[in-house]
Order: sequence, then structure tokens, then C-alpha cells
Amino acid sequence: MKNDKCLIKIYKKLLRHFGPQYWWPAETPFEVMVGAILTQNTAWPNVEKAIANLKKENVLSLKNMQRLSLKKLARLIRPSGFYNQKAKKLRTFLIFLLNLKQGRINKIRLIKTKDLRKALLEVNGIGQETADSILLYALGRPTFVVDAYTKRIFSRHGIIPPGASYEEIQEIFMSNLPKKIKLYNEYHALIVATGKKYCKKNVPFCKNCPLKLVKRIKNMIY
DNA sequence: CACCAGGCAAGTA
DNA sequence: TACTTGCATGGT
Repeated sequence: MKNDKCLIKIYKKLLRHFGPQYWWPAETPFEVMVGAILTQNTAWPNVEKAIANLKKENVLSLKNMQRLSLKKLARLIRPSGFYNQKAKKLRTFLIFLLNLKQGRINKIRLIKTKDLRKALLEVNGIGQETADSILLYALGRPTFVVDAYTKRIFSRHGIIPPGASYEEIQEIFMSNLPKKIKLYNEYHALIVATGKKYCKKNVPFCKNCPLKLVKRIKNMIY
């Protein structure tokens, strides 16, 4: 079976199992972006606490968050861990957003995804996964998000090489799936659902995993 | 108690 | 290029 069929088959299986996820869990694009930074190497429930603090202080917006001192920002996001680092990252990112809006092209819509991604990656604190999460879930661009679960699940099933880089994995998904925002959105969300429930780090396999019956594929095209 | 979480950057070899 | 380390809270 070729990769494209295989990846679609897995997607359908997960969708049947979990149902649609309707990601990202946030009320505004700005909240998505903040969440994407706060969730770096952090369990989501801890991010929710930080977000709740920001909402309570009414600073979950570009204008209001910008007014916060670094110290207060750090205090509010404390539950998400790495709070000193993340407070700086958020600040840097706010400046980036402002520049983007004040720039000659003040309509972000008009910037090509590729250029936007490159610009995001130049921001200190924004790596590939965070950039792609922002592009896909906040800005609605067709970019596949690769995270720790994606690597673990798909390498365990022999669909990607264990040591594959971010770009290599992303390329496997993007070149074998239709370039649809909705599909990329749901697929990544389903991967996270699967990882949380069935693909833990110290448990080699789970008998109830919906992917258990997907046949191992030979002659995979990496 | 130990280990992990929806990473990233900077340093080293 | 390919490791290693610091960052840090909260859940299991």
C-alpha cells in the first residue's frame, strides 16, 4: 500500500474512533498563538491554567498583554512552566505581531504561507512546531503540524523512520495527503488524541489502540 | 518517589 | 551536522 492510501486510511480510522476534534481549543486566533507558545514541552492542563489567569486579568489580547510588565506576565503564566523563558518569548512574539501589522503589508492574509513561516521561524522562541501550529490553527494555512506524538506513533508503526527530522516527517504527510486545511487540522488533533490515550512513552503498545489493526506496509515510500 | 508533558535555543564536538 | 543541557510547573 502506498503512503497516501495508508495515511488516509489511518486518518479515517482515527476519525471513526474519536470523532471530530474541532481544534484548536481557543476562542480567538490570539489565544491560539499564546497557547502554542505556552504548551511548549508542557502538558495542556497546565497551559489552561495559565490561559485562565490571562483571561481573568483581561490581558489575552495583543494590546493588553503588551502593557504587562515582564514580571507580571511571568507570574500569570506560571502554571505552564518555564515561565521566565515563556514570558520573554511572548513579549518577543507580541513585537513581531505589531511589526507585522504596522508593516507596509498590513494584511497578513496577503502574505504567502511560505514567507510567513520563514518570518515566524526567525522569531526567538518560535520553532517549527509552534510556527506550524500558529499557521494552521490561528491563521488557517495548510501546514501540517508535527509533534512528539506524531513522531512516536508513526515511527512505532513503521511509517516513518525513527530518526526522521521534522521536515522529513512533514514532507511525508504533506506530499501524501490532499492539501486541505480541515484535513490537516483534524488529523493533527486526532494524532494528539491517540497519543494521549494510547501511545505513551513507556508503554510499547496498547491493545485497545485503534491503529492496531492497520496492516504494516511494505515498500513504504519515505 | 520518578518520570513525563502538544519545544526551543545555545553550547559543544 | 548531531548530540547535550537549561528551562520549571503540575499530573500520574
